[in-house]
Amino acid sequence: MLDQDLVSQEYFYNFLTGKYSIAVMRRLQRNLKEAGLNITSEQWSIMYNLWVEEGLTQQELAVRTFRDKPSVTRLINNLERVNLVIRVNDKNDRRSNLIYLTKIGRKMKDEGMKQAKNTIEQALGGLADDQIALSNTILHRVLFNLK
Amino acid sequence: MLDQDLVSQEYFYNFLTGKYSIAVMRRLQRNLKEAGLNITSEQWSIMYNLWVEEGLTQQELAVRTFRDKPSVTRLINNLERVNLVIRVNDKNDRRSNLIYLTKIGRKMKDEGMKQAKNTIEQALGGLADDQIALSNTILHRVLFNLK
DNA sequence: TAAAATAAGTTGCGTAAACAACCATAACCA
DNA sequence: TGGTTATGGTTGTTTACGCAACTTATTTTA
Repeated sequence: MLDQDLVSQEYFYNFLTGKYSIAVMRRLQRNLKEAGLNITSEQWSIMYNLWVEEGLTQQELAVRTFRDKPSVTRLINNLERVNLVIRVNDKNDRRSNLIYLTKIGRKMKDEGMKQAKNTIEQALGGLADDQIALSNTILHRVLFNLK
Repeated sequence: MLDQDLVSQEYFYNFLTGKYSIAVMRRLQRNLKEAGLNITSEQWSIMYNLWVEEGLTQQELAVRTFRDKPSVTRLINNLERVNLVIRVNDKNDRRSNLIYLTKIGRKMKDEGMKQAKNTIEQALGGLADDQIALSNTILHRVLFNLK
């Protein structure tokens, strides 16, 4: 059981409202746009995972981004339409699509990661390194608790 | 300038993808539903602010929830349609609508806050009080930085 | 005090979300 | 091996978001 006073603090309720993630994702969006990258922050989250590892299934992308399957289907639809990724039907399991980057998609990696790093630095500016490190622990735990 | 290693950690990029807020808001949504409250987590964020203080303008609600004006317009539309809030045109400034809770909306407060508290406790379970307190600092700073 | 600037709210458009229902393929197992 | 179950993906519906353009009302200022 958590301390009553801590839980009743206003900012926790603001966390439930999505206030912080709205702020961060809006900034990412803006930074991407200013850098000439014409993708949404949600599309970025798919691209990021493919920059880390190509050939993921939609199911795997859903797990890694914490989105549901229909959301991933439509994000891939939109990314495919603008020629950033392609679906390749898996020969070994014909239910699955393996998602690969196109040349254009791969070329986008450097600038895409740069703007992500930019956004993080803007968000965390003024915080001490040990504070930042601790937030690692906290967010990990939150995800573990809610999974 | 932030420490290179910290910034390059995977979990920071996951923060940009909205992973954590998706997890939290999904859990809030589920808790509300299980408690018989038929509102979305976004609608909850408006209700929460009205439970704290009634008679806010849409503009003020936009600031407090970090959403844009059109989003608030439509959230209020939907909440008004199910009789949880009403718009009252401000006599002193006819541009503004003052948003008030209906009786039903007011009656929802106890259960709505209970489920929010529930969600927070589920999310933060297993974390030490001082860790929780520090996350206060961090999130405050993030919001300040991005405002 | 009239014209310009600002502020509050709405509408249009494209994108994204959750949930449920659905189809196709693969795995299980009796 | 044939029927059941599980898995990967898609489609439909309602709700929500971001941005830009717009209307109406208020404030500024020249």
